[in-house]
Amino acid sequence: MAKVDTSLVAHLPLFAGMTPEALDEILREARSARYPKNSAIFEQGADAQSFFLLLHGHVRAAKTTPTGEQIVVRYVAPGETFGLAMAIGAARYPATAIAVDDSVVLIWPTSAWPRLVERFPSLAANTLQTVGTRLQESHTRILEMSTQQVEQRVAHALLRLAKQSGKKLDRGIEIDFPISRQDIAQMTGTTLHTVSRILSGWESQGLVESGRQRIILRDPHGIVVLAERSAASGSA
Amino acid sequence: MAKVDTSLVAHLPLFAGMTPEALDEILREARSARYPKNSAIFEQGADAQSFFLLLHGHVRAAKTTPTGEQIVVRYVAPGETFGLAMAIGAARYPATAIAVDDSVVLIWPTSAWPRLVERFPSLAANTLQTVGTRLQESHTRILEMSTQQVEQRVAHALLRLAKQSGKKLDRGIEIDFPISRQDIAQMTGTTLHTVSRILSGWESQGLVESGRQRIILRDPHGIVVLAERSAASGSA
DNA sequence: CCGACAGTTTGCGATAGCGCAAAACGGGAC
DNA sequence: GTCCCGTTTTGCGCTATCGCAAACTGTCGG
Repeated sequence: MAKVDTSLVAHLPLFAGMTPEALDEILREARSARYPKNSAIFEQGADAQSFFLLLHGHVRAAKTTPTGEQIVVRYVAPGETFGLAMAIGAARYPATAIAVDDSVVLIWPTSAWPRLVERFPSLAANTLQTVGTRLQESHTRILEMSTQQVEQRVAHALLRLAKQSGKKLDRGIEIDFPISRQDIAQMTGTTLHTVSRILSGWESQGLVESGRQRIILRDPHGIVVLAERSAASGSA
Repeated sequence: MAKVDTSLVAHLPLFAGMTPEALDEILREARSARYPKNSAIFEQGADAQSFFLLLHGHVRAAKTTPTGEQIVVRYVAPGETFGLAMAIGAARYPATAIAVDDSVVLIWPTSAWPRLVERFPSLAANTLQTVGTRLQESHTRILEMSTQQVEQRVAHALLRLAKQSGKKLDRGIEIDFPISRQDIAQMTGTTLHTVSRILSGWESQGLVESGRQRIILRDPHGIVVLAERSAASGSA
């Protein structure tokens, strides 16, 4: 098993407050793997045999209803963990994880978790922290879905993506992984048609530049304004 | 400070896997308090000075937007913790907690958390578990809001409340704390008007019996059917 | 260089649910 | 017993957004 370079991950919140030796010991239990673009890392409902830390690339976590509708739970950025079903006491993955770009991950067997936590209690504390943060974000999302209209929700979603995974260009901020209208719709509780209409509108106002699975915020501030107005007039 | 009877709380998931001595030591750090119906336990945005365990009563956690709209994050049932801002690394409460019935809580100072976690690591593990479960529930709620219509969402919400805090009556299952149309609207992302219309409809079909801040599910199974149909005809 | 296809755009009804307004109701306080 | 106030009910028009359908376009494979 290839040795993982500790220096690459030592600064991650997950490992906060750990000695190099502890970190080393934890990493020794992991293996790494590469998932090509558009491949599934795990499927909703499957046995949660592993948990993951994303090193490179981007991963989409999506939840599917019995009737086949999907929502995007979140996009995982490098340095974040995912597939932590066991931490919450679930035997099966509650969502599907797909690599949206060629991605590299560290993989631990779920079975190692109890031992690791016992040996390194701060692992549980750190994980609690991240899960708690996600819970808050979740609540914020519910609040938005309950109180804002679609255009504002899309604006917020894009701003969050830009903050999380934005690449600074001179023309604006580009979301640096492939994302479709459909994906955005599934993040905001609407349809790809509506998202398309909204982006078209923004494009003609010079707020964004968007193409096939690619979005550049040309005027982030303008979008912030859109996101924050509570209930105003329509678009041009 | 009144001594808390350990036997009352020993079985709670929060304290799973703890020795009586550990439990005792943890409880020694808590004080208890009583909040009358409709009083605030803490306000959104306030310094998170304490965290809580509900012993008796019911508490509503609600989040407010800058513009004043509210959503109900959850209803806390006896035995559950709330106000765990520190566990997720937040200095301020992200929501407001209101006692919807006369309630009794245990209160720990937030400052005690790091010490307790260090001394009793399973506290972190157990909390991680509950926070993780809440995260999942949150995702389920987002999924519902994205894919279902209002009537189904209300059906699901009531079924959940009934499961969590339902009192079995011969006429059906009563949600055993005061809850208004407005509250249900804020749980499901709709308006009190729409909730009222839906409940009126159900009442005339004999599915529920509802009054002022009081709801009885007379035909839980009928409501399950409503909740599960993916997209069908209207009501009578 | 060309075809095929996935992703996108756009038009055009249809409608679920909102928002406002007003009336009805029920329970408690005195 | 009566008054008052918070809650609930209901009517009615409005519109944001969906849903379907069709046309369009950029990309990739060959």
